Amino acid sequence: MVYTIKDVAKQARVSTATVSRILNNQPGYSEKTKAKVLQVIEELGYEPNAVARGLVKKRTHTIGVLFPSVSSLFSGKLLSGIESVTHAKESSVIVCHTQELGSKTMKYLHLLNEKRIDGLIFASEVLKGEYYDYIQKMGVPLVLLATESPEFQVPYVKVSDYQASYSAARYLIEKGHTKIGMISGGDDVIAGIPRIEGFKQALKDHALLPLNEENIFWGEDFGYKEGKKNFPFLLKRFPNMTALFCASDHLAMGAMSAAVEIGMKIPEDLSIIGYDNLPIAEMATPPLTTVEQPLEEMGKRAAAGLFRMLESGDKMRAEIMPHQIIERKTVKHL
Amino acid sequence: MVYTIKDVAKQARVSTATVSRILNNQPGYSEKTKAKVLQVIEELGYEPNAVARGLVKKRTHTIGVLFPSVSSLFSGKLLSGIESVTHAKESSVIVCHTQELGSKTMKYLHLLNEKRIDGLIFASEVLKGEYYDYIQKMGVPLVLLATESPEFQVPYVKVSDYQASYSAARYLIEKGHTKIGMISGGDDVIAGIPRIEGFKQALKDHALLPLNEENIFWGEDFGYKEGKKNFPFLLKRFPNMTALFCASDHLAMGAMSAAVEIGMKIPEDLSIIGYDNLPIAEMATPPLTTVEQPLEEMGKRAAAGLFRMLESGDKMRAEIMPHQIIERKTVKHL
DNA sequence: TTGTAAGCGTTATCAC
DNA sequence: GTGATAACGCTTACAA
Repeated sequence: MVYTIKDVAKQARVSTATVSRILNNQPGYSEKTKAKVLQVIEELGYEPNAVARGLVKKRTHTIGVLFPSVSSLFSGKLLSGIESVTHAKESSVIVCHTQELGSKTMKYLHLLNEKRIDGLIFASEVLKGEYYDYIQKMGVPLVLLATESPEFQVPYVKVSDYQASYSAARYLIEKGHTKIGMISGGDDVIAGIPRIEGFKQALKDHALLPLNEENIFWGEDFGYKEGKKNFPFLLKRFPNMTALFCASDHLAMGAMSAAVEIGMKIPEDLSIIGYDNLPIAEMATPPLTTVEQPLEEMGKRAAAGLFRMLESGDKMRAEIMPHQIIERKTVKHL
Repeated sequence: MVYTIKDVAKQARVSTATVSRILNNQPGYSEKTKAKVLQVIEELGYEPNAVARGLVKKRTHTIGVLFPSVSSLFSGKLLSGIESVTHAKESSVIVCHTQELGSKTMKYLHLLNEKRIDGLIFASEVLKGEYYDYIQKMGVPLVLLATESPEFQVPYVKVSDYQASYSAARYLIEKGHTKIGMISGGDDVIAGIPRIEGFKQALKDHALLPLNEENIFWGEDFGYKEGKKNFPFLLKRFPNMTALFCASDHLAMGAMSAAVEIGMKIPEDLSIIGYDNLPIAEMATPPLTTVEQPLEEMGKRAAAGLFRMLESGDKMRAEIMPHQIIERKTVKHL
């Protein structure tokens, strides 16, 4: 049996209005009736119906999160950050992993709109005009996480891909490397291009840039298989390479695997640095040196920003999170 | 501007009842009015309010999923299976990762109850009496995922830990190993004990069991660090071990790392087999041989079972999923 | 084929 | 302090 506010009211011999006031601790009742009502609530095990409440308050205490499923390792950390602040706000999160890169995004957006979520976090996927327009119509606050929008002015939380890649390359240079290759994860404007540009700029600033970019292999995506597949091609093009920057940890793991398979030793024959600092980086053999994105913290910031917009109504500003190099065992000082 | 069914009705010059009928394609209107209404809906961009609908239908088209956050790699796969069938049912999933092993479980249960979720998937954590009682009161169908309950009769979806571990051990034996060690992940009744028992039984059936179980190291949890920390202890106790079964892939990764650090070669000096087949297993160097739990499929089954209970009302039966050995590179044939 | 109106479980605006 | 009662946006008898 699940009770309603009416049951409580009846049993406590007061009106539903009074019960409601007590539940929402608003003024307007004596201590005595409060005690009585609370007691009845306790007895019945009454819990308010958030659906009804949501209907009148026009606030569901639910936010939506849209992820591309491209890496559950990646989204797991972001999600746990989001969850932790969302739960602290007595709210819950509906997750939507859009399967094959955005194919179902519009469908999920509709679902979330019908559910009247309070706000939306859009993670690590590019915000198409179609999405943006629809979200505007939904009229809920939006924050981008681990992505940004050149086209629309939307608050976001991410590290600077450009700077982080610059740091990675510079780190390698500081370790004495001059023949540095890169495996990139694609040519998207958000993460793909800036990581390449940051890398190139670092080399250029140290007068190391090859003329024809033979040291950069443009892959299709950021996955393990891509890294494994492409490493040999890069090596063929750039055989005297002593260090390698991979645009993701997955890519790095793949490259490492390919390298080991042809008998190379990491880091003796080749230094490798990744990007992300996923849990796997620590577990690799040897443990992977990488540039960290503080994913969990980023999730927290995004959610915190969303709730701020929700509560105070003012716009959230973009937040560039600090990145840092996590030194482990895959880079050798020449 | 977000429109209601009244706006549509007014604009189309019909009653809200008619609009509702059309929306839920129930009988009772001419083709002409239908066309008219649909057109208005299109024009206004009207989308029904699922909150209001949920209030009257007592069905929110939302299910809750409770995870222990102990491994996002693990829950990621389960979640994507759950999501895929849930979304196909036009429903959504609210996720709750209970932080430090169940500390917040009751709190989340209350949250989910207030939200009036239609059903609950309880993943890979032990179902305490307190939880069970409360869920009974909630009155929603429950299915256990990657866990089971000896105490209460609740449908569950999981592999047989006992059999899977037996298989792992037998696999090692078939590869010619006789000195086989194990690092376990704890002594819980669900996953801890059965994996140990299955392992022991396989050895016993092949007359390999040492007298004092010096070949089994009982760890605290299933994590990477635990594997790394405990491997040396096991090795000391059981120095002539040629093969090792780890009760999770994380444990295996940790053990491998520890082994490599003291100069051992995998699989030349030591064969290792894991348990789970997480994404990391494939990415390990060398790639980890392991016994697979079909996590994504398990998630699908659990959700499918839940919806069956929801729709037809009948009880779901427990489903033991098949496990299989994924042969990669960490086990050597002696 | 269509409309009226009650009800879902709350909150909020009035009165008293 | 407290209680009617009208919303909130929908569905669903019951009438017409």
